[in-house]
Amino acid sequence: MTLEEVARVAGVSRATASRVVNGSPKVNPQARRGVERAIARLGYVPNRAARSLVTRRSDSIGVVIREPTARLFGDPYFPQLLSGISAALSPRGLQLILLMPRSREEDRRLEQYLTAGHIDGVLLASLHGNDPLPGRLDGDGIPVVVGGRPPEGVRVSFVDNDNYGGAVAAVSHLIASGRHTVATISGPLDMEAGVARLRGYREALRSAGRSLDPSLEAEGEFTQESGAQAMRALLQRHPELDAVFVASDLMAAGALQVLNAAERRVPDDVAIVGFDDSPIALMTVPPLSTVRQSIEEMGREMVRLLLESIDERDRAPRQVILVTELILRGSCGGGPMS
Amino acid sequence: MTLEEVARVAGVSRATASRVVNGSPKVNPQARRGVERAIARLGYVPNRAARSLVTRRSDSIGVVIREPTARLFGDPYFPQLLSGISAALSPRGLQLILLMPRSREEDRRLEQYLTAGHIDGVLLASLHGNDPLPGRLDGDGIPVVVGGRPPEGVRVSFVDNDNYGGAVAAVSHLIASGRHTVATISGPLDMEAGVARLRGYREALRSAGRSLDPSLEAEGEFTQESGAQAMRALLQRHPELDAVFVASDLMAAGALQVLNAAERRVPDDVAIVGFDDSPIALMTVPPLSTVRQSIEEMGREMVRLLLESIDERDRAPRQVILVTELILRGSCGGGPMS
DNA sequence: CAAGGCTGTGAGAGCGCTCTCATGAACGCT
DNA sequence: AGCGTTCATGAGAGCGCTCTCACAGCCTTG
Repeated sequence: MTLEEVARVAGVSRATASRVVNGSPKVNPQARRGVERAIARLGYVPNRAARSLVTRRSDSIGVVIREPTARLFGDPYFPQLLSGISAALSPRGLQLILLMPRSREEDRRLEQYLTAGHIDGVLLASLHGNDPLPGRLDGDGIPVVVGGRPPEGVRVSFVDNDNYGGAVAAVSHLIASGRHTVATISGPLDMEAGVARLRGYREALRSAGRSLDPSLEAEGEFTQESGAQAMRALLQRHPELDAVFVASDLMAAGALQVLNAAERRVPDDVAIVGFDDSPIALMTVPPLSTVRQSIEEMGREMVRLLLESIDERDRAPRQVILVTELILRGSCGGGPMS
Repeated sequence: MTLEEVARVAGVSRATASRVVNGSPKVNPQARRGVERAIARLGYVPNRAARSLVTRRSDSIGVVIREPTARLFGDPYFPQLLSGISAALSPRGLQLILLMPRSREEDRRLEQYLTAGHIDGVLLASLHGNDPLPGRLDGDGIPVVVGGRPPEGVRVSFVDNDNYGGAVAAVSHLIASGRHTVATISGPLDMEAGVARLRGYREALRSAGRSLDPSLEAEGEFTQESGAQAMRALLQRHPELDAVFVASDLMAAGALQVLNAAERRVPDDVAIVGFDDSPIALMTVPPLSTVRQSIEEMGREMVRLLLESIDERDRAPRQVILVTELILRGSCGGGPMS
């Protein structure tokens, strides 16, 4: 089934048929109808490869997920993100090419692949530390949007949640509800999300006139096990603590188990607030108070920015910060207990 | 950067350069080296579209995920599956195109897309009921592999876990450890995985000489909330039950909450065994005994079968059944309690 | 030494599409 | 009536690649 045949059936030239397919306005309505009928009758679908070859666009965008497996599996973050991305891509007829490099070697091949022009743009999620990828892609003139924050000094578009604001809200709530010793389990400090939530924690304490105590801060890795470990450390250093702000629900689930094992009642003895509002938050006993962020929304927004920078090549990088919302449940007192 | 330039730099014809790129054996070692050097120097990467146009292969395979969002997010099933698929695809240089249709309309477009030859093969995951898609794709001569089971009567390759065997093992264990009234929360009965696990439950009871009681069976939908609901129903119908086999960990988490709320101690009053060995199983208190299956392995195996049927067009459909393993933890007594 | 067989190579066609450019028809204007 | 202008259309080039085919050079064989 080629355009040629469609054109023949419709009694027009290939060029006119092409114009109809691509929605050019300069086509006689009658000719247009003829071509449309032929397309429908023959079940014609354009050959992407041929089109790509001449337009130099691939109509597909790459989604790169750089994350060790542990987090990838424990947390519904990625399915949600992919779902949002897919939803935004699909009405535009763009393909979602999923890339999950799992070794140095694959990383190398990934970069080569992305810069070879097989792809119109790239979405990057969950960057760590000083990942050189966004900078390099941008340098090669490939449209990039980062979910979360790009490394310092790299000026590319990104979409992020208001991690800082969410953390401030959570910790302020703990303070306002009368807790005296508020600890935190932070995310990995090589990730912007980890750092921002920790900054929010500190700011909330500071603005409430509390003094900061570094020994009340423990770093986790966004995994359940690391949350449990951090909780054990905090409990040992500060047996008197009566509240913890945990930078992810998954880590909070780990912390909750440790508190349970240590026979601290939640929320009576220790209040706990997580972050993400992932389904996990409803799975714990008691259910977790948490900071809600919409990861699907983030995915959609990333696509929007990417399409903009594909269409308008040298526009300045943009950034979108999505609001977060404190959700109160049983784990910090006051909310429903199941 | 085109093959033409590479050829010129290496002092050979485009044809020879192409032979080197594609690993044809009939090339003089010296010419080969020259071309390879030129490729390295120029950073040449073949243009996929041009290649596709002539070979009539796209070197990409579609992964279709047909699942309502609830399950998609609660459960690490899909990230694991994608990870396995991606791992198996990447050394072959094949693209993973992710497709998540979310409406009738998108479903229609999906089918058109898949049959238009944009894709060398299709992987289908998580089919429900009598999904016509696998049969139709197969009818159109498109290589297909299903994760789980294809609908009855559709003869396509598939990879499945030994759902039946796993269920038998789990329930047999509950019986052997002295439980008297063993109930089950099954998966949705429009999915083969749901049905097979229920059959396993029944078979284990039967072969232990127990009688079957339909009121000990409640159907869930593989979501946490449906598990909780089913547990409530079971508890009402059979307050005396002392064991439950739940067809997924996520549902088991829901059931556990209900047991908790009903003040039944687990495992003392009620033993519970889940299915999947998802990270959720370690998140509950006590941790869940469960039936382990390797979803990543399933993904890899699906790719293997798909590549086989792409390479050898009219081979008979194949099936692979992956073994499952009973993992004992705190929730059914005997295992570790945390 | 001729005949035949390999082997490595290059010329060239052609995959299905888009897009530029030329053309001719229809129109409004002086 | 003659002119420029607009508009719809078709011819044809060319995107970068693979693959068939022909052929030159060499080796084997009787």
